[in-house]
Amino acid sequence: MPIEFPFRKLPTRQTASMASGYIPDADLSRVEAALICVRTMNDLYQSVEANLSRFGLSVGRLGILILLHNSGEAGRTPSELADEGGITRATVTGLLDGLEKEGLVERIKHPGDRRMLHIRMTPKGRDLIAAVLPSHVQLIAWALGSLTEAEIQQLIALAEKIGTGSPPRT
Amino acid sequence: MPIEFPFRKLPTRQTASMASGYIPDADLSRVEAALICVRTMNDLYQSVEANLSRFGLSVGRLGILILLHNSGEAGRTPSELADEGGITRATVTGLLDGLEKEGLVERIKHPGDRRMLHIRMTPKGRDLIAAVLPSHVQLIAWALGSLTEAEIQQLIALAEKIGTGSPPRT
DNA sequence: GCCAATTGATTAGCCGCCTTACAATTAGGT
DNA sequence: ACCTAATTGTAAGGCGGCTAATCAATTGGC
Repeated sequence: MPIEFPFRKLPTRQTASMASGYIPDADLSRVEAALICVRTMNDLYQSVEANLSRFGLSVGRLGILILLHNSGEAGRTPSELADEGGITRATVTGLLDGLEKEGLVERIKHPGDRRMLHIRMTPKGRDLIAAVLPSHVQLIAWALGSLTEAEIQQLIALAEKIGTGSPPRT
Repeated sequence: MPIEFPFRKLPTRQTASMASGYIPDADLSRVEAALICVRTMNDLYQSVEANLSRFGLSVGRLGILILLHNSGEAGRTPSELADEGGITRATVTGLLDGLEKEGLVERIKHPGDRRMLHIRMTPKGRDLIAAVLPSHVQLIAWALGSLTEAEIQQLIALAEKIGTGSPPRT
């Protein structure tokens, strides 16, 4: 009774055989679907990473730049970037280190509160994001290019229906 | 014209406004769908990681154990584990280091070819995998629990239709 | 006013993934 | 037989996530 490798690109077609005896039959297809989806999204994610690396960026770094882009002249504090980006403050610190080293971003002392910083994009940062975005969104759109508009709407509906409440305490 | 943060848990509903001007209108919904899917799968992945960590495992480590489980008594070489798992050999080395340190796995000299190793699960490893799997698959099945059987089949069909050929050289 | 609690950012350390480089070994062509 | 080429596993180094701990600065309760 082979068990399918979790969350990897793999033979994958006989996932049905996964965990026989561990799971009610009705749930087998759920697990199979989850594995296929995670693998597909992982592949897409890696394509995106590869594309961004040509510009010296990563998904995380691009995320920071986009958040700053959306902030206009005001900039953002690292905490805001963390909250809006759904990552920890420590991670933001690391990403900002990289971005600042490449001159894409600058840390500016907050006048009112000496604990805070203001992060602002440099002109170089703005140039880079303008250069990257077309390629970035084109790649993403291409990946889903084989889906019709109706299928895309289906996919969105299904993805949104997948719950992420509190998991069972098994 | 705010641009949506790429691949993160976020406000997300007005993704439609992403990259206006960078992308033909027909592709906007594709990008939106990709963002939602990646985010959903990322959330699921993190739930899985959190669950596995209760057993001292990670997705990568569990993957190795499952591959070994499926190999029966024969075991696998690190190269085979890398190929079948879709990860690099260097990564396998790291995962094996961790698994071996916890006594879940052992490296055995290959008799015929002194370059190779045979990796085998220890009894402790077999016990652990038996303890982890029910919880693991239950969590995954639970995550998709709100989908009907028909929807699951739809989802599988859509995920498999998403292309992963060679991306456009933009 | 002052001490305690909170907040902002950083550091250190772990993990898993990657790439690149390398030593040891084996396989193959001539 | 030998020399080259390919293969195996590992090491080193980078990256980006995380948690936990730390430190400075600010705020609030009394």
